[in-house]
Amino acid sequence: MPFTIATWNINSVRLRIDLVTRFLAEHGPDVLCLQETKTMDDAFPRQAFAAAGYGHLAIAGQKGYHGVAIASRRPFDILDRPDWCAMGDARHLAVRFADGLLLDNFYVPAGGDEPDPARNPKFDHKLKFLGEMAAWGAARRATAARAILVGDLNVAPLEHDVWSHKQLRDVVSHTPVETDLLATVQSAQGWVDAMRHFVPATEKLYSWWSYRARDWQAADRGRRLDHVWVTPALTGALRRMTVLRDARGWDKPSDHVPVLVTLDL
DNA sequence: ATGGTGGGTACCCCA
Repeated sequence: MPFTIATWNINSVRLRIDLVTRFLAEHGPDVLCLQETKTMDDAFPRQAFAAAGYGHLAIAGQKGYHGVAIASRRPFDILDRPDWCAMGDARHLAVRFADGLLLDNFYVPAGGDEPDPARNPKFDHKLKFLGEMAAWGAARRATAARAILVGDLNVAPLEHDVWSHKQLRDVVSHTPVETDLLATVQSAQGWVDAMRHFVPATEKLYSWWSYRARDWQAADRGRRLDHVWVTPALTGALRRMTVLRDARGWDKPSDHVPVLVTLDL
């Protein structure tokens, strides 16, 4: 049975609820994982999701910043909403579907501008967060043969996950310390990069384009900050992957676009 | 080399 999962950093779910419902109507994923909802739980637009057929919701919001949510056509149990780095941030939800499939939705700290943990506390936080993820991954491995991890991981790990490997080597999101750490997180639990399963590492692949470009499309200076990982037991079930680049050109867009992966489960 | 554009919130944080 086909199962489509989507991940999207929405940059305010309230402001862009019409883009969300358009996306759900046009692409109809089974599950949509959102990051940067920027909305308290009591102000989350539940009704719009229910009306679109997504009556099962997991919400972890906070005032003004961060926030993740999972909207699903299928029921699930909420497993966990961890407090990473003891910051009190809403950055992760873990759920389990009836067939035992685990799903993690992450929003990793962006890390500020300066890639020096001694001078920039936000970068220090990002490195500590990724370090905790690696330790968590190792512990998780034994319990979850079938699992999917998605989210805005705020790291573009491969050379062709950025428009210029050379020019972004010292730019937060693509520094060696971050890409090495993300590789450690990935290998700690044996995650498979589902996007790169479909697109060779030699081809450019982005999911984010800055708001600050004069013409994002012409410049095409993107980065792949959003990810879909699956456990090895699921690699044989991978069928399709779409980066919905068109969504960057919608009216009042997020700077991230949805990434969809379809598996035959 | 710099500053560019967007969020939320409350006069400044963050991406």
